[in-house]
Amino acid sequence: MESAFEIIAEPNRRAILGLLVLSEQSVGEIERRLRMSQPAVSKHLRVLRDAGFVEATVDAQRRLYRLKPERLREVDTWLAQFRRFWSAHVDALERYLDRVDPNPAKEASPAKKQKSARPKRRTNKGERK
Amino acid sequence: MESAFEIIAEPNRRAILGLLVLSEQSVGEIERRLRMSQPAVSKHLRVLRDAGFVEATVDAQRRLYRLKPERLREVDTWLAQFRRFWSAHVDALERYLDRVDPNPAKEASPAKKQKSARPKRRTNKGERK
DNA sequence: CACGTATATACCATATAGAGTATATACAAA
DNA sequence: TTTGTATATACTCTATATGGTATATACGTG
Repeated sequence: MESAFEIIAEPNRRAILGLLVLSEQSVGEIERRLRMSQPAVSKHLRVLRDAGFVEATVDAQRRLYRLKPERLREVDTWLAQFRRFWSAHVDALERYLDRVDPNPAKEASPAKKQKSARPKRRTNKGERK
Repeated sequence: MESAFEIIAEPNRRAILGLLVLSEQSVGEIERRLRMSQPAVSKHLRVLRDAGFVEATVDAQRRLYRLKPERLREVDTWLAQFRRFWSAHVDALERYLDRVDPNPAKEASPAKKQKSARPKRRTNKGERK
């Protein structure tokens, strides 16, 4: 309930977020498009709202829900530490990683704002304890 | 149990993955570093292994677990559709997004020197709400 | 062989999430 | 006001995940 990860663990909630990425939606629209019961939609939206993934505005009897990306960024941030594992090819993605995990012993890049220092990137081969 | 999202919803499992990102670890090492009971570690590793997040090799009585990144990429892929929401700053990240989800929404950036021949995307078509 | 270490697993108890059904609340239209 | 629409919530039931304890299995060492 707390962590962003638990929130998005539920498939219906991911589906709702996937809908809201397109545009804001009313409860009824979500209900129809995802073929879920109305209470189910409301309950998931409640969870998402409490967790800060979405926000709602009132339009007569409707509530229009829209995305709030902050919590999803948390997931993205956690994921960053693993990206090195699939970024063998050097390109824009790698430079993105450099922002999160700085070790630019590279050549010319305009030297963006660096933050904390983390261990050098490396490939872990066999090492004995 | 199935989806990558449910697997990483568990905090201890995320901690284990966070350990394994550094280097491979034995069960005992994980147990000590994360201060978890041995059965708990074994059970989480079982889940992670069945789900394809880790793999193990045998070293006498030890089992050395190491990361397998594929399933985490799934999460990363799902997340891609939301990145536009927090990629207000235009840089390498944006170009990464262009590859995954082509419809950037911001205006000009100094257009750093391009490297590999990539199906260059126009980044000048603001249509996001 | 007996013993200690390393890991896996079976069993049990508990907590909690999600679905369904029914109902409450709010607004609009007639 | 009555009626219909849109959404939220209370209540109940059920399934499942997780942790603990105890034990099984496998290997190495003396």
